[in-house]
Amino acid sequence: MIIESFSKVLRDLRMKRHLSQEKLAELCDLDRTYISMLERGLRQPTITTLFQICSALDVAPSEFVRQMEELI
Amino acid sequence: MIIESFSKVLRDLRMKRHLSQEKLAELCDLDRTYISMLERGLRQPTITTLFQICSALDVAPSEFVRQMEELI
DNA sequence: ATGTGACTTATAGTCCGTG
DNA sequence: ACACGGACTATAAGTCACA
Repeated sequence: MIIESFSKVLRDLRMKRHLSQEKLAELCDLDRTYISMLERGLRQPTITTLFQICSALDVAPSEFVRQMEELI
Repeated sequence: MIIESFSKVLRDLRMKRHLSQEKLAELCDLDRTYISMLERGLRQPTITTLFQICSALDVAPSEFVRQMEELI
């Protein structure tokens, strides 16, 4: 599932960067609880949100999506 | 702008595949008018929709996004 | 530091049409 | 084939209190 793979890659990359959900939320100007929902697969982002998050994670959106593809 | 780059890549790839908006809509099980809105930058897709469209266009989502990055 | 439920507003996405 | 509109339903955006 696409939403599932997104949530896994998100959590994985955030962890690798040793960021809390709170810190990441602050970096990409989103709500802490929204990040939580994304990681639990309860929301799926629009592409704008995807790009925003990738910028905060310092990863190219295309690379993020490439990692998603590996999980599908 | 992210939405703008999405719409450009979408139209570009659809044209290269010689698909009408109607045909593409049918292939990815979306509405004809919605494809039109996406190409005019009036809507932005969720990631699920992005993957759906990429599947119909026979392009990897990561490649689609890579082409978006070139325009930003 | 995070999960969760409930909530409101905005927008994703459909379906009817027109020129 | 496509732009464009109105009206609709489903779901994302964004926030809050509490565990």
